[in-house]
Amino acid sequence: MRTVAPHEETASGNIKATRQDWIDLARQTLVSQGVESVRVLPLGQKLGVSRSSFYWYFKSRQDLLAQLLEDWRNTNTRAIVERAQRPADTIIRAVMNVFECWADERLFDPRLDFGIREWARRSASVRDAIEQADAERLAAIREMYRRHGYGEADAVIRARVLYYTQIGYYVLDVNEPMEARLGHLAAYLRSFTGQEPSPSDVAHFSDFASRAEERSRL
Amino acid sequence: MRTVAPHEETASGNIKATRQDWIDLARQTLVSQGVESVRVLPLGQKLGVSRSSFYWYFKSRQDLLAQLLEDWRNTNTRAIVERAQRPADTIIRAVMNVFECWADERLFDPRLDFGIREWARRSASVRDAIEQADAERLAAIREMYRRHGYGEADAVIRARVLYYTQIGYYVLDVNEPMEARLGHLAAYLRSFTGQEPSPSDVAHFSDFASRAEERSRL
DNA sequence: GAGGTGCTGGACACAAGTGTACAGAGCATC
DNA sequence: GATGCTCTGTACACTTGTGTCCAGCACCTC
Repeated sequence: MRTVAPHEETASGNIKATRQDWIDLARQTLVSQGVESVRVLPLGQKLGVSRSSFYWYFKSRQDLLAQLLEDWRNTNTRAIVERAQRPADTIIRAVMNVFECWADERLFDPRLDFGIREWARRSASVRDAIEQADAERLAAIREMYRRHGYGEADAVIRARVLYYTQIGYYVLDVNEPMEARLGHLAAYLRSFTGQEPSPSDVAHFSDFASRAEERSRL
Repeated sequence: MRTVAPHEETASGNIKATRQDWIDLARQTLVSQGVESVRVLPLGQKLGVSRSSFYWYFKSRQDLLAQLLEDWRNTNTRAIVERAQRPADTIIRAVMNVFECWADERLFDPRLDFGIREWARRSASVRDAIEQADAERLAAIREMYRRHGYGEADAVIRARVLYYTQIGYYVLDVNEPMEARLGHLAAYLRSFTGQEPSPSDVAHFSDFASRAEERSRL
């Protein structure tokens, strides 16, 4: 994940900022500062480039924002739905599959999701997009509970509790080290399933989490 | 709750907009549009008044924003903490006490809370304020679970699940009629306590909710 | 090495916001 | 009814953003 400007090697000849540079910095700004702060002039200043460069690549600021939304559309929801649909022996294991999304930011980028969500408050089209995404995600999790024998009413509510809790976690911007989060794992599983996880369940997830941490260090 | 301008009766003589009018409209804008949209010029236009009126009452835009934060500080957290601390015979009843905050917007204004939260992403001082508020609320709910026999680890996580779920509910801007929410009550209680609510528990809360709805219709 | 292509800088025009200065309108009081 | 206090409108100076135009630099190709 690149955090600053593109000085590793001037991309080619005269080019100081590529289209992707603009998009990357814009997403980063959206995530950390909100849409309102995604402005052409400041972006250009950070990239060390004047605004005309921007208008070479993009028709307008709106054009850039549309690109960001499109990128998000094609990523975040997929990971959750895929994990929720995975076959699992027990509901504990099934919930743990979904947990993988929260444990690995390359599967699901919570801050991007949240940035889009904030944006949605001021744009009807973005609001539509996010409502559809939420509905898809909740439906997938609800079906997961259904497959494991929960009644319809309980499945709906447990899906919400699982998903909303995670949203709340991100909203509050809780930043625990992985160690602490693993320490809470059993209690979360009890809460989300009403069942007692076995030690091997917990161990299984710890494995995944530490592998994920290693991967992200690369 | 006043939604528009102050034309009921020109407050007194020359006065077109009082300090409170500015604050009310500012809060309303913060809630529905975000801090970035709380701007002096547009506010003045909506109040039918020029900006110099604003600068009579407030030193600057920052001054107004500080006032909004102060008002929030003195309200939202109190309701949750008070409900969480109330004595209750069972954990089911205790959780239902906290639910009162979610069922009655005069106890806890979720959209104001969320507006402040969004603001916090761009202001360190606001971030501090909200982190403190979250910590207070969570501690009160955790202690509630502790009093009803939950172990420390479970109490911490159940407090989070309860509180984060509600935050997520507001973030997703779910807008169910009270009837639907009451229909989900038993399932929520099962999820949050791991225990089975009795029919009289459910009936007890329905009473409160319908009374709250009536009050808010006045 | 001439010429096109791709990208950039700088200038221009404009919009929307902030904060300040000051004259003056409307009441309240004396 | 003169005086003073509170509040408001107009005008000004400044800042930060948007989008457009166009000359020109630096490569790549021939």
